Amino acid sequence: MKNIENEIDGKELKSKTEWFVTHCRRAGLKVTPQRIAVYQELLKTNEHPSAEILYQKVKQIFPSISLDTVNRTLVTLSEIGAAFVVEGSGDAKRYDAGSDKHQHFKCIKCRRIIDFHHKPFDDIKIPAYINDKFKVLRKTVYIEGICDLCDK
Amino acid sequence: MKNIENEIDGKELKSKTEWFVTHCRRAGLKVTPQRIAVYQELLKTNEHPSAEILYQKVKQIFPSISLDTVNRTLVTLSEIGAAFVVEGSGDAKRYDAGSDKHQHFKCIKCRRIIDFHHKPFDDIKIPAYINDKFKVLRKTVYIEGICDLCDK
DNA sequence: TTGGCAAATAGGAGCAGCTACTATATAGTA
DNA sequence: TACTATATAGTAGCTGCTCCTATTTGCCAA
Repeated sequence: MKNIENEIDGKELKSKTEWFVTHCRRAGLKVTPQRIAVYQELLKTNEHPSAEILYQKVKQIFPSISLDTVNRTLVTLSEIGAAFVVEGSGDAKRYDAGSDKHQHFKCIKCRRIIDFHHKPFDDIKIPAYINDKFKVLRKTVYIEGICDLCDK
Repeated sequence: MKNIENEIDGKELKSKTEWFVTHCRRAGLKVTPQRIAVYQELLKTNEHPSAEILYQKVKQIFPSISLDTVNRTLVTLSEIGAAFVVEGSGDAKRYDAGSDKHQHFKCIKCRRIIDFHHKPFDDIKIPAYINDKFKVLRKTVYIEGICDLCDK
């Protein structure tokens, strides 16, 4: 298996940035150069960077930016759906005995995790090249969005 | 949508505990009352508890247990597949612009996140009761297991 | 059953990463 | 251009996990 390609060309970077700017305005957020820089660095990489890594990159453009700003920006971006926290990273670990079949919906605003069970999701077929290379212990469908309580 | 039911009866608790005990022995792990208590508390709940929450519960049985033991136990359980981390990692958050279609495989040992792209996973149908109640922004298939480098 | 030892535990210290706070600066608007 | 609400930089503090050490305990062998 090879890594998927995610190199972004100038044209796509520009169009996504334009989408981002209008999306910010619509959400009542100010469009600051720091926000754009963080967003663009995130677009340019394929490696699920941490706030720290992004901070290092953005710092080359804005030497005075603080790590806190990067963190706050990332939280803001994930609240408007312009960025996502890769599942299973950050915050306190949450455990599960893993016995019962169920899937998770996670609200990106309140971070609530809501269980649901949709039978077809239990029988998802894993591609052979994954099974050949890795020992699969768990597979699940993971849905993110905004829950009923937050969407008002 | 109602929460799925996960209340466990005494008989099931007992049989799962027996499985756990033999599973520990096979893995060369000592069967300590603390381990059993943590595992059973995890079986009894439906709420994806954090280490802290489990610690509070187990403490009612073993007042002298330490949070560190609960944490270590959970790591151990997840290494033998008796528990799973459903959310969070305790490490730094990892971000993704969420634009390109891809799925993640996460190694539970080295925590590496490996991207892959399996076209059928892009077209997963979300059940209507999810779409009706929540605003879905992202859906993905998430696979966990042991990667080629760690499985030696 | 008992003794010995490797493994596990309790408790505390330490560390990483996120979050809250305050003064200053800046984007958006009239 | 001036005003105001929002964002930023810098720092301090908090949370949650991990490391360390001394002590205890499960498990095997005699």
